Amino acid sequence: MINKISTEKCKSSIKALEDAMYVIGGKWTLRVIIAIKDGHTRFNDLQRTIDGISAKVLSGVLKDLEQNGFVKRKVDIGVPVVVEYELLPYAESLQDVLNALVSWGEAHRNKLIKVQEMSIAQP
Amino acid sequence: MINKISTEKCKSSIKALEDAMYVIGGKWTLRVIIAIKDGHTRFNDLQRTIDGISAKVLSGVLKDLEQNGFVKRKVDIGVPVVVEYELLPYAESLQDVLNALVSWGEAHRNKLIKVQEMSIAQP
DNA sequence: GTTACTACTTACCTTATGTATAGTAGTAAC
DNA sequence: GTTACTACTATACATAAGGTAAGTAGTAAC
Repeated sequence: MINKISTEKCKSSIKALEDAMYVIGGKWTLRVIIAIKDGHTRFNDLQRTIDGISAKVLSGVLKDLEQNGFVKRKVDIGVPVVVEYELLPYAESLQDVLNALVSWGEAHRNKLIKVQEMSIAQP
Repeated sequence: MINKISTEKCKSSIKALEDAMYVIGGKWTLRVIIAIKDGHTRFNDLQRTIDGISAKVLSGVLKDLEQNGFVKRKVDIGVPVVVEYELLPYAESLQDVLNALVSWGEAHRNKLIKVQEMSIAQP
């Protein structure tokens, strides 16, 4: 028997999750944030660091990140023009999410490797 | 100047993130887990709780969750046949991820509402 | 004069994901 | 006899995200 209170709480959790995933659930969004955090601030540098991302997609992700207040686009007029992307303080609010996802991802990968080893040892 | 160590660490973080998002980054995956956690164990109950999910998608998500060891499918033969989905212990390892995402989603929503209020107050 | 660097943009194509609608089968209430 | 419940499955269609490849513009090295 499900009571109404738990269901309401459940629905609001699901809504919050939706909001989060809408903003940071894209295939590349968090990868770009991690790379910028690591010190890769320029476009081509980011593209080289993030395996498999195309210029088009990177450009789109950076625009979204700017709109959502995670990143600032800084243009240094010179020869050649250099554009730098800086993380804004709001990006730090994602730290818990990033830590949780990265460490869960590592643990999950280790689990898969163990399962694989066991199936090789005892086929 | 980026040193090699930080870049390697960055790439491995990105890989871990990829692994995590591959398993739980689907649009509905975590929503279904939250709903089961909340006590909604039957198919139609889940479909009613998770707004907008179709039977086809729910069916597919439940199969994935079963394959990944998050959920157990329990069939009670009776009239009518009742199928119950139970969370397995491995699903608990997602607790940190869920907490982080839900609380970030709530905070983000509150931030958006504040920004909206300010733009109405001072147009 | 051809290649490479800076940082992208544009157009097109593919694929994954999701949506909508209907159908299956057995039972039972109205 | 029609509706509703159980839990799905099947089919067809729509959309949106992402992938591919080429182009732009200015400079500079070879």
